[in-house]
Amino acid sequence: MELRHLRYFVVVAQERHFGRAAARLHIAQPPLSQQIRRLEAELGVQLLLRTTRRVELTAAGERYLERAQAVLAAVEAAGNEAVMVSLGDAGHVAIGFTGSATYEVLPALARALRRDLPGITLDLKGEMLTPDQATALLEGTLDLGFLRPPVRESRLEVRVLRSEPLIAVLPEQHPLARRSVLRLKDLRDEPFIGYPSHRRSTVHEAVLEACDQAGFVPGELQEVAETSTLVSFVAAGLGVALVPESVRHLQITGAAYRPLTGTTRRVELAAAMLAGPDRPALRRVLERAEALFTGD
Amino acid sequence: MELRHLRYFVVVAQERHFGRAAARLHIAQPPLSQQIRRLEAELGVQLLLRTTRRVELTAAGERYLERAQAVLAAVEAAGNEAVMVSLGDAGHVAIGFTGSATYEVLPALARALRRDLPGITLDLKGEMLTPDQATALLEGTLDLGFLRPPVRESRLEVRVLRSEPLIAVLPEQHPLARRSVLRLKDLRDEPFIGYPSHRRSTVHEAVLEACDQAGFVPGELQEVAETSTLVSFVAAGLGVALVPESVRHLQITGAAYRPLTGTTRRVELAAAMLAGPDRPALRRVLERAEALFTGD
DNA sequence: TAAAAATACTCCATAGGTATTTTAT
DNA sequence: ATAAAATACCTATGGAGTATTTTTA
Repeated sequence: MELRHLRYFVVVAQERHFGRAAARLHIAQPPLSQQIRRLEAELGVQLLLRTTRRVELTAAGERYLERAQAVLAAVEAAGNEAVMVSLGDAGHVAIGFTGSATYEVLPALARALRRDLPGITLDLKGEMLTPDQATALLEGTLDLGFLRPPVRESRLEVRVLRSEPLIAVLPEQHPLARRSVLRLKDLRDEPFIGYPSHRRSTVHEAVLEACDQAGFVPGELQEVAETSTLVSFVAAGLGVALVPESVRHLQITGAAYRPLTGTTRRVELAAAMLAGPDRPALRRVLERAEALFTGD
Repeated sequence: MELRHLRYFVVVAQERHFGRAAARLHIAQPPLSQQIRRLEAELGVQLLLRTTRRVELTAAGERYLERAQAVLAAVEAAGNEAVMVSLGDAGHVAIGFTGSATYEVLPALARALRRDLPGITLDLKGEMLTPDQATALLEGTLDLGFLRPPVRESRLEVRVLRSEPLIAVLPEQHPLARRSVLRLKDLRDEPFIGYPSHRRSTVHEAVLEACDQAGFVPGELQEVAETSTLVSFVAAGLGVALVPESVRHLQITGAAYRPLTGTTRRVELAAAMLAGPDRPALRRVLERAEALFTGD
């Protein structure tokens, strides 16, 4: 059976007249009759009741008409969708991100995409550290990662979106919170809260470097896995922390953010994907992300 | 475009190899390559990435594969369903019924159909009087009616399913309710509750005839539209009523049913449909109903 | 008897086959 | 060097056209 049979049947069912249907299909009446008969023979079901005066649908024909129309519409839609996918106007992108991307970059991107590319759906795979994202990207589990360079993996295409300074988070009640700007070395005797050191966290290393630059090594390092936990711990008065500036957008009662002097260390946020041409939706998302974040 | 293109594409996508796909399709490799290229040209989208070493799907191809498989399955299903409909194993039947069919005939039929013909769905159009059902059947609003003969409409095919005596309903507290069997003439001075007389209700006429046979005319006739209302009114002590025996299955606290002597008047329950051959599901439902109800 | 579907046949477009070339690893 | 897809060309199936017959309201 072929789509031709469905197309012909639908028109005959609509016109209830072989002659008119044939005219609409730009073919002669006899071949139309033949094709319909062939369809009925193949299905083993009579779809039409014909007399020379009128053509009617059988109950089976009635149902088959609905189905046939649905199939033809689906074929059409499939073609259109394929074009959309090839242009990057439709598709699915699995995204991984570091904790600090959660609070500004992702929401802004999701909003922009919903507005400009509504055919693209995002699958947010959740907070993942840079090396885990690199692995997932290579495996194909992830299409796009928002991570913190450096990435030691040449097969990945990495584009830096922005560079941000580190800022301090400290309890609102803390005496140092009264100042609007802090010198990093003022924090030298505070207990620190940070990301796990055994996983290779870029921010963790940046924090150590910054402290080194300010002439001290942070003591009493409490380690937490997620950014929201980290800020909550600070709010609870368990210590202070250094985080990338964009974490500011995570407002938690009892925690105060303050700019820092005394270190030039910055951290970069980058988008990474597997090199290779055929991911149009992914390209579009990446383009949109670059436009959004490298612009300012 | 034709289903052939979809079928070929699906196999190539599965095999990721034109040669093997061609073998599975029992055609040679060159025409297969041609058909796939034609498909891509018609869609305006590249679906496959071919090198001489391997065939891969593009993102658009990936999506098109899913859609194509769905379409092919739908075409298959449409054919099967058409056969089912033609055999009466699938379909839809709109059913009308009189109040007194609601409490025994319909539930039993619905149960039997669910078990034996699960492909058939019933659309229960609700309680309708016999003449309204006849009109609806002729209009095509209804496929099958459970009604009380006579039906004065020759285009309808009517089959009597059962004949039942009239029984009395009276308030449980009523002195006559103490007897297990009533003589109809004992009810001569009671207020009666019955179906509307202005609509041509068969039961209404049967009640009048029965009373006539017992030598009286019921006085103080309170009219209600639905059987459940009627029995509730009786339960509330507003009067007595005569109803077909099967209404017994409608148990309402405060109402008692009692067999009657003193009249031979019975009422029939029949199934009615528009004569004409092509309603297989309807035929099957009717057959099932006859087997269920004329058997006992 | 007239309108419309079915039948009989003819033709040609194109799906499919065969032989060969091109290409990428 | 080789496996596999693409190209070139040929064949033949079957879709579509024309002429005619059959059917039924």
